Amino acid sequence: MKTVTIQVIAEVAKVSKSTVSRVLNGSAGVRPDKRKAILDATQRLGFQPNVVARSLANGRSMTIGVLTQNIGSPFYDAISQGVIVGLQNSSYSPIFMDGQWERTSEITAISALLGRRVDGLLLIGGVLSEKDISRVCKDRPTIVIARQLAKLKTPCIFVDNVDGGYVATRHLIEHGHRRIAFIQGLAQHQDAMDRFAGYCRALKEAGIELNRRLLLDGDFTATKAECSVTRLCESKLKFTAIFAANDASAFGARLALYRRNIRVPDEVSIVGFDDQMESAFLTPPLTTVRQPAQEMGNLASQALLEMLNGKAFKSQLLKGSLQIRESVARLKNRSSKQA
Amino acid sequence: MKTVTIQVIAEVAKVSKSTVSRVLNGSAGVRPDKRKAILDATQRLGFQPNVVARSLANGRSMTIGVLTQNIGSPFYDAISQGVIVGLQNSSYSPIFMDGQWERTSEITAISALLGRRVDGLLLIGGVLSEKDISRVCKDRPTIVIARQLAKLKTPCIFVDNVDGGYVATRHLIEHGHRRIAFIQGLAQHQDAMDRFAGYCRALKEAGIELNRRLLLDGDFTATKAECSVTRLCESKLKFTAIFAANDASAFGARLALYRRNIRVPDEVSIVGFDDQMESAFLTPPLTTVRQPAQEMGNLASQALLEMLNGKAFKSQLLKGSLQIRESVARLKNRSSKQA
DNA sequence: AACATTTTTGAAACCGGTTTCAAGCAACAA
DNA sequence: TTGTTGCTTGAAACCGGTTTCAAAAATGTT
Repeated sequence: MKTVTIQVIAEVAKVSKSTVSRVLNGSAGVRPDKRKAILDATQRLGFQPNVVARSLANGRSMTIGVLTQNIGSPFYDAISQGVIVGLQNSSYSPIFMDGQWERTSEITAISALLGRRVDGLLLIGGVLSEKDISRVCKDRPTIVIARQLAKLKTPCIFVDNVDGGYVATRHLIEHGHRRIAFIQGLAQHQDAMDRFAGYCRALKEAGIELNRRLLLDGDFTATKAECSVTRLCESKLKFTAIFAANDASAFGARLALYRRNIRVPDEVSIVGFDDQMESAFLTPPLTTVRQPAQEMGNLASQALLEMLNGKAFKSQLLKGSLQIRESVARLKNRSSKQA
Repeated sequence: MKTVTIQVIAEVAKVSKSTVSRVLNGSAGVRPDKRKAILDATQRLGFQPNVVARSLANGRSMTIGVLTQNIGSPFYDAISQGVIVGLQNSSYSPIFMDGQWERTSEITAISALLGRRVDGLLLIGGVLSEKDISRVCKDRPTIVIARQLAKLKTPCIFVDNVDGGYVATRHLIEHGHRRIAFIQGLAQHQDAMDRFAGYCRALKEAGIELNRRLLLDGDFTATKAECSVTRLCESKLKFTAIFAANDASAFGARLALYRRNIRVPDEVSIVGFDDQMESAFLTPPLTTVRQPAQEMGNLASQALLEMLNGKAFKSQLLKGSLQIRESVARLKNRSSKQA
């Protein structure tokens, strides 16, 4: 019951293993009768090429290293899913390592991936500097997903968070809102900062002064957002709308308002960011900026495959699209005068 | 700029590559001075062992094959995350392939994994028969997650869906409900059938006759559930509670009720199944049966590692725990009489 | 000092493929 | 018929490690 190698096939088909290799890879012509004998043998013995040996021989492991971030966020999960799907019909398989949003962890993870001789790298989010990335990833084809690198030396696929934040906020402004609270994301997180920048830009454009007291603590979790919005309500500070840095925060906000019997959108409007599955089923369905997460993963993996075929790839900036649902209402004139 | 192999290290340290291998693996004693020279060299040259070569040599690829199901469900995503985390501090890495809930796809995926000589397999969900599994996985250590196999020849980790369905339904009954609609899951899906069985058992135990008209079409999506519940409302059929086969369906149900201005839980109570992150932030927070998804993935990967170390593993049946929140209310006596 | 025992070491085989190289062979043109 | 060309083919080297085996060196014993 020994394992079936090309050597075995060779013996059965009465040829050399070189020839077996050739028909299996179609790398050279082989006389039809021998080819048939070989094919028959592989079929009959259920031969399955050893990818490991093959990798060693030709230097290509046929694996893609994926750096994920264990944050249990639907957004990042969807990206991973997209990567898996995108690689599905290629002969490459993804191998995952967690970076934990932490520099040394990420470097360790990437090194491990490199030790496995992955042919390319997909970095989902993370905190590595551009210098770190180019140093640790060496010359391996790499694409960064859901993150914008300043220099863009390493190709990335990401949505324009500033624009997204701007669009979301402007949507509220267009509905007459001027007292718009912003639930911030994690302080050091670039996405959070960008969305905030978009918020600021929209306010400025509309001539609305930024009110620091309407800037709420947040860390992308619903719990934190709920807490912050509750506090905001207690503060008696007037506000008519909330822009949450992500959908999870919007959920938290919605619950906080529910607890105080504040109606959405009649009394307070909400806009989120991400458009995760559940958002369309919030009550009321959440208006939010859609980030095409799965598509990004898909796109990135496809692009990486092309890079492996020698094609160049340039960074892609995607625009988030506003999904208008029912969590935003036109402001009643009652409070529209008091800017 | 050639790659650093143990051969290079050997030359630099003036020893044979056998010796280098020995200190790197600690597989045999080496004279301290030589050991130091070798260690220095590896350090200085930044040597990183080629996992592929190592795998070929000793027959262990240090990878775990994970069969996932691309259904974009938070539940399955969480399991995958759990697997990644569980393998984090081992020297094994997970390699993912999608099965698409489809027999031939799953078999293809597993074969591909086997071609990569994975040391063990983790099968998340899926539709493969026990015979299929043992045939295709050969003798490789395998654990099935989130699925109960009848014979239990292959070890599995799963929650007791019948019990979960029973607990959920009984909770509603204990609150005085007797007209309890059930949003079914995918027809051919075992989990769905089991939860339904639990529902039936609870009804029977309480002497409530099963009303087929209260069995709603469902496929585990919120959309379908919303549609079914809407239809139920239109049918004028009386019901005071809904047990949804999963949380997504509960979301759909909740939205359908919201649209018709039916208050939850005052007029209709809802219980879900899964306890995904967002459920605690539904308005009102959803009472649901918690499945410890991430823990299951974690547990399974740890268990698989132990199997690889020769320890035996027996299937684990977990109990879902009812998370009591605010979507269930005691039935007002108004309708409690009409059974 | 001589011998037995244990430890350290390098050469070589091996894992299962791919690829180079040159030889073998058939077909073709002169 | 002979020389040239082109296609098939097998032997051998190679990828980068691990492991066996026997020789060499170190250590212990008498």
